[in-house]
Amino acid sequence: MVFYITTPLFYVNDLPHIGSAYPTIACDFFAGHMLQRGEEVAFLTGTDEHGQKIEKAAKEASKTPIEHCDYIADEFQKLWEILGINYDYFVRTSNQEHYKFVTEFFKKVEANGDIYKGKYNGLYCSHCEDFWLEKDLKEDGDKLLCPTHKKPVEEYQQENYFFALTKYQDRLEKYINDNPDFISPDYRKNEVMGWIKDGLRDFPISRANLDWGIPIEGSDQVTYVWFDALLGYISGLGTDKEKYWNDKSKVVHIIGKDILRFHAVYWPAMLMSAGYPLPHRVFGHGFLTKDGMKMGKTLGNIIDPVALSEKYGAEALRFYLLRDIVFGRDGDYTDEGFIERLNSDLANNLGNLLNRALKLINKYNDGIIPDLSSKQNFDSLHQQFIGEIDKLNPYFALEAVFKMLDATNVEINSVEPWRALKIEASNEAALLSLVDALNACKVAAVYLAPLTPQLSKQIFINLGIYQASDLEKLERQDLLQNYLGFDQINKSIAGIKVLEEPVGIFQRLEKAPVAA
RNA sequence: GCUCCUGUAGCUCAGUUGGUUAGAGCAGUCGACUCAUAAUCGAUUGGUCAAGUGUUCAAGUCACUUCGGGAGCACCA
Repeated sequence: MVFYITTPLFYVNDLPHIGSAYPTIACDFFAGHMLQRGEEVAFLTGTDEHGQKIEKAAKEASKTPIEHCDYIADEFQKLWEILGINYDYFVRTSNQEHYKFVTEFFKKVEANGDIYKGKYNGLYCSHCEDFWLEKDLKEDGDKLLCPTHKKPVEEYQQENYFFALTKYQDRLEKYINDNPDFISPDYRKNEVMGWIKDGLRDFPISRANLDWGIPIEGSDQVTYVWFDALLGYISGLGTDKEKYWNDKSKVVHIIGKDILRFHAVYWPAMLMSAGYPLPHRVFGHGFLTKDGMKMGKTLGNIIDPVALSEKYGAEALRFYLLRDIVFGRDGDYTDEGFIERLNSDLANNLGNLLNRALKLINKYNDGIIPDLSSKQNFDSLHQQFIGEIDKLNPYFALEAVFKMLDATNVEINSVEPWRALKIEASNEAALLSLVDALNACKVAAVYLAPLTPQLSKQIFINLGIYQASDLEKLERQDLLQNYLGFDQINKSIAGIKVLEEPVGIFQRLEKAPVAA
């Protein structure tokens, strides 16, 4: 099967932050997992670069819009490098290919009779440079005031191109009902159904008085930023559009909950109008808070992905975000929680288990993994893991892996091989408990490989399955399919000589992470 | 204001279509072990399941009411 996975296209009004890193890490994990399953995967991320806000941000930085965008887009790519994101495509909505595609798309929608000129009436605050709805404004006698600036708003009329969204209300509702997985989590699907039930309205897809956008032929207007941004998911594929955006491939959009409406309502309607296949899944993830509070520059409580990566490694951050937070719900970051999670799972549960078993094998069996038949069976774990990933629940998928490791720790403690082997170095039950422990670590390493590749590699190296040099400079797909693939799960490790001096796969964290 | 969701141990949450003494993880306490990255394992403390009324042989599980918490309400990336 062909999977096409996308992050949101990040708006370049600001430098990348943890909120952009979160879905991108999740996508990277999903994409890698699908590679392990032997699927064909395309993974796209990119930047959304048009609109008034960008024009303004550029002006404030004394740059042209494109200069500003070049700079921010570059910063995004740098962050993805630091975080080890293996995207296949990086789309920028300012590039020529995109302009061409949007223009063609616009024409298709127009030819289908879904674009018309209409008047947009708005209440405009010149201080916000934005429109307000009457119900959100404060009343002051007979005047309406902007709630942030407390200044009167002006009535403003603009002739815009509108998209006939209302025409698609029924088809949209049907599509969502016929494809129960289209919008998830289910509580967000309820929201969308509520919106549709309340009735949709046509929306303007053009802007006047704005230069930084894609020109609409035969007019002096440019496209509304969302009308163009969403199309980046297709235009960004370049010459691979038909290969990944077709009736058979599975298109998965991972987005933030704030932009659900655009992806779950506008986007499918636009695609229907232009005659394109619809995506299969739109997943709206939650937001991160810090110490229970919304993050913000003014509060100064920012989680800095670069600082965390520099101090603890990108893999620690990658693991933490997907393991500690239920994907879809809001998650709260605390320094204590971060350290606790990593220590508990990676250092204690997994790392320590591997280490103790390796030491015993070295001490009592010359480092050779004995050939003993085991009752271990990972079938149900495998089903569970895959099932949870299919539901885009990395939290529960990872939980299953660590429950398996918990059980392995229980088992080795009940057998007490250190005691039995001291009496009789060939005690089979004792040796078997060690083989099972090592094998469990190997299996965990396989499932974690798309998320924490270095850690997984080191487990395999410690086990003696590979030399460090075997795993250098491998392409990701090669690594995940041919070295750390699912066929490793049931492959015997009997007879392998483990590393004499095991390398710690994850050192316990002692101090509080860097403050923002 | 309207719509929807939610209120279970100190914290985070499970509790299937209502069915026996309400569960897990973490934290706390006590203990075991000593192979191991002061890790691991066991035991244990702790809840009138927000409150009330009702339906029922039986309600954490359904209905209603009150109180508390959250989300959404369109051009927001």
